[in-house]
Amino acid sequence: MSTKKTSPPIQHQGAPVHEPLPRTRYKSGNPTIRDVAKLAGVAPITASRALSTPNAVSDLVRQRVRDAVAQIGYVPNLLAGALASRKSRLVAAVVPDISGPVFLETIESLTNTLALNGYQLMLGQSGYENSREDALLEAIIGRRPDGIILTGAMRSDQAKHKLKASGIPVVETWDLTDSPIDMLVGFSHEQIGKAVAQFLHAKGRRKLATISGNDDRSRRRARAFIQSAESLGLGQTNGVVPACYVPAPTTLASGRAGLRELLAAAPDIDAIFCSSDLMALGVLIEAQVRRIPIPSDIALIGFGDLSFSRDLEPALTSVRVDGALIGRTAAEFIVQRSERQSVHEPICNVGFSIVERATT
Amino acid sequence: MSTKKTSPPIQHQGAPVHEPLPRTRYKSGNPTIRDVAKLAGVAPITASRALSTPNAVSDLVRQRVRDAVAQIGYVPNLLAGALASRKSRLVAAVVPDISGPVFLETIESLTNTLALNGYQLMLGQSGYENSREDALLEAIIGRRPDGIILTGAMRSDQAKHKLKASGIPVVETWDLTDSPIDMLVGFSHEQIGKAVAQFLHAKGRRKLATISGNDDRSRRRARAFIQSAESLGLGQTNGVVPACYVPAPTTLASGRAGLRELLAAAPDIDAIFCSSDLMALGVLIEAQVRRIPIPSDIALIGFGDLSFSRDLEPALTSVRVDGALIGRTAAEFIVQRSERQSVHEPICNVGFSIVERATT
DNA sequence: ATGAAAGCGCTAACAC
DNA sequence: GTGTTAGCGCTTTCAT
Repeated sequence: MSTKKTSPPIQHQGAPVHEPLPRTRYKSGNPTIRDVAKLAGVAPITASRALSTPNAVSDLVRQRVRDAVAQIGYVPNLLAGALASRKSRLVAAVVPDISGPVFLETIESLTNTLALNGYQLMLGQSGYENSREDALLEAIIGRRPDGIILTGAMRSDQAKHKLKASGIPVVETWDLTDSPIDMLVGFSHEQIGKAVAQFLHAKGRRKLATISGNDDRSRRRARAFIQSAESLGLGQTNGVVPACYVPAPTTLASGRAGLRELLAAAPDIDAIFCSSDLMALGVLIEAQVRRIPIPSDIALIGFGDLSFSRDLEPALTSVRVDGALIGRTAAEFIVQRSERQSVHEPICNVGFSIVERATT
Repeated sequence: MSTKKTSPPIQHQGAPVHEPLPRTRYKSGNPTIRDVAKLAGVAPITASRALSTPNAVSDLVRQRVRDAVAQIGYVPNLLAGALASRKSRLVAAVVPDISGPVFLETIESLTNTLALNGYQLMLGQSGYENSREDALLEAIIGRRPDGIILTGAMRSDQAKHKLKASGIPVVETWDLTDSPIDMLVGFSHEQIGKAVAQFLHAKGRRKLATISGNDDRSRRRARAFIQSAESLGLGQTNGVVPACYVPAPTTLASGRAGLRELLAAAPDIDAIFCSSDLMALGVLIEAQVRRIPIPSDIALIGFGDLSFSRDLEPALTSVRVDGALIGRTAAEFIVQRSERQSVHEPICNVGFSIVERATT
């Protein structure tokens, strides 16, 4: 017969095996690094090292720990690790609204770049109003992310202050501001507006107009566009460049409606700058219905260079911003900062380009 | 004179006030609940209660704690809270690819519904291959989310097993499977394929065809569509329904190419079922270029009912699935489960509808 | 209604 | 290279 019984067998080792007796309190039930260590016959910290810094332990230990992990299906509790090490490997991204397809490319490359470095993305939607900003920020900061990436939200001063006070690295994206909270990856909306006006002028257009979303950044592009155009004398006979503002997020329908509105007010326009490609598609469709030939009667240029724009008929000219580059750069900024390397030049202007196609 | 000096005053209470002397190790610097408690003149646990269960403390204490919080700008460390309470208030969502606009609506309503209940969303991209699934899963489970929401990824058995073993509530979405891991919010892709074939038949179409993404679910819709159509005798003279498979994610360009391919193989088709609205738009454009009138020569029906589809010219008929409802329901399932209420009926078929517009 | 003690599961800081 | 100890900041348990 053996000692195998249901009651605990007498132990030969020096240390008593009983848990400090009446101490079973609250446990989750999942295996912990202690279980792994016990099974591998090492101290918990050694097991920890075998997993996080494999080079710091002997080959033998490393292998035994790995076996133990596999055997009991151990998955490290990163919450506990984060608490102890003050590195959560979590990065938060805040977007006004995910369904505006503009930021998708950025979020996608952000997620991927972060994943490559062992970080995870937390997503927050701020909406286009400021109301939820504060609660959202609290929820984010409370999770002690290693970085926060903003895409044009967070306009309130209180929010800015909270962010600064938190000490968490912040990257503002899709814009260049004069007083960044911390780091910056973006481009100038003003320069885009100006460049588009000049581009259309160079193409021989003389009666410009614009349809723009009413969010802050679209408006700034529109304003710069209008100013440049007016100073080049590309407005109506009264000097004014007609503009139609529609609610953000912009849609195909707002593009169609925008064209109707512009034509009603100024039938002789010969070029339109849309603040999104989706709206430009709307203009294209409305023009086709009204048998207004594009680009011969009206030239058209969008913003965002969505993936489908090149395949429209006629193919759409658009302002291209490299959203994936923005995401990648922002992620790299955070990763660098969080590995305690200071970021060399934490301001990055990714610029933009005008992709000329058939609509101009 | 008072006892106020820089050296610690002699205390009248029984307990010694000195920290167990030489014990300053590693701290984060952020204010903690201890700081709040000290300032409010209560024990840490009381401060904690004042914030998490305000009704459990007196009005006076509640107010003093709130003042203290505001004064020092305290933001609770949710990581620590999660570790202690085993509730992270974090929910993970896994999508194959965020830029496929189909899931956007779901993610958006997911994020919002979760936020309303004090939860935060973690996003993971699995890609359309299985390679990253495992690492992603480990990163997710390690954070001990209160729930995991899957949108059609996680096909490997190992992944399924890991999920089950973790004990974390799981909601699979955008599909109905026979052997769900846990909870389910979706609809039948097979029924859609069948319904579309019958719909086109009822519209008098007799030569059906399809352009489909090559991902699992699009293929299942296509297969059911083809089977139904063939059994209704709606194929070519040899009985076969022509099908063109393109790589996921589908694009406008693949729609254009798909139409060309179909016409080359079977010039007499009179209806096409596209596995995405974006592809259907591509077909629309290609048809327009080739002066094939839609719907008179070819009827067209898409899938997803994207927001722009109703505003196309002609307006696109599409299979509508309520993505927002899926997101909301999934979020509610998780929230209910995590508040220890068991979910009444953890399988939800949200169904679908065919939104008939001008292209049919 | 409030508090003291004891962890949640992990890793940083020191030994040896 | 490995182990010991003491927390990270919070909440649970139990007592008053």
